[in-house]
Amino acid sequence: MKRFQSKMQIKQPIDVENSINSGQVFLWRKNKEFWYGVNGQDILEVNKNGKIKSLQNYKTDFFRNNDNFDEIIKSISKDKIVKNAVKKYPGLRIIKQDPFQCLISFIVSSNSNIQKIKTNLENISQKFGERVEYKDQEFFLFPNAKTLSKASITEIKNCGVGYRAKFIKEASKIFASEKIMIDDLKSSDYFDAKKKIRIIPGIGNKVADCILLFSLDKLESFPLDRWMIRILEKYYSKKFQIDTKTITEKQYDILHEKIVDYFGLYAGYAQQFLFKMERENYQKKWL
DNA sequence: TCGAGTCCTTCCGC
DNA sequence: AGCGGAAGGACTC
Repeated sequence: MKRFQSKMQIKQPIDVENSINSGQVFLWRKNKEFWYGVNGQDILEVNKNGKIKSLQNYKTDFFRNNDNFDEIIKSISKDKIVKNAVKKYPGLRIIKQDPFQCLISFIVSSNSNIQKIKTNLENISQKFGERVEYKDQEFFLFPNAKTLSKASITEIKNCGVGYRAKFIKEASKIFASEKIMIDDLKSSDYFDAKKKIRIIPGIGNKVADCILLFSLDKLESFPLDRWMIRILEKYYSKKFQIDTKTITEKQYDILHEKIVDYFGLYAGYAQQFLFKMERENYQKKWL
């Protein structure tokens, strides 16, 4: 019995509420005891324990249950700051989402805020995605790359995305043309995958890191947005000296290297815990 | 109510 | 290479 237990990995519970409300996904809403969300061509229903039912029955490890959390938590717990954040949100997960939806979501997120990103993406889904019914509710699937690539800039602009409309169209074109392929990105290492998606207009350093972390299994990716820079300045100023508020391309790369040196190959998880903690400290709104 | 500042950045042109 | 400015529009104070 004892031997069996020691070999068995203890299944860590999922904190669904906080995982969905941590800036990773946007097309989600709560109805009674369930969360419902659009994930590419699928609609998911999630209960409070993280059990998933879906419209299409696609099998995805949405909450990354296959990750080894004992190892990850141990690996990233380098200091009091991370340890406290982990303690506060023990069931916080990195979400593995539909890559195309993720890519468009974070192009839209650039220089924006959660409320606006959500509205923009809802508009895109409603306008270009297929209407479906699931569990007596109406949803719109996220449009596929081919559909979006054929939309006019004006139509996309009408979703409220402004100057990002042409990026969205171009990104969809590249995605649909198979110049960029998911399987290839997944099997590439972090640097190669990043290089490949950085070709797409609207994808800079930070957006690329979000896409890699939230849909392409690159757990060493550590998106450095305004908030993370602020967090590093506040808690880690001695470890990572940050000279300016708007960091350049080169500074970003150097900083990322230092971060992975420090937090290890699961740095992305550290980022998620820190980000969640600090946004809650400032009582920022989520979905 | 109003206006100014802010916002999970990227791109462009110098 | 490195910088400053612009890009929509909703939200906040």
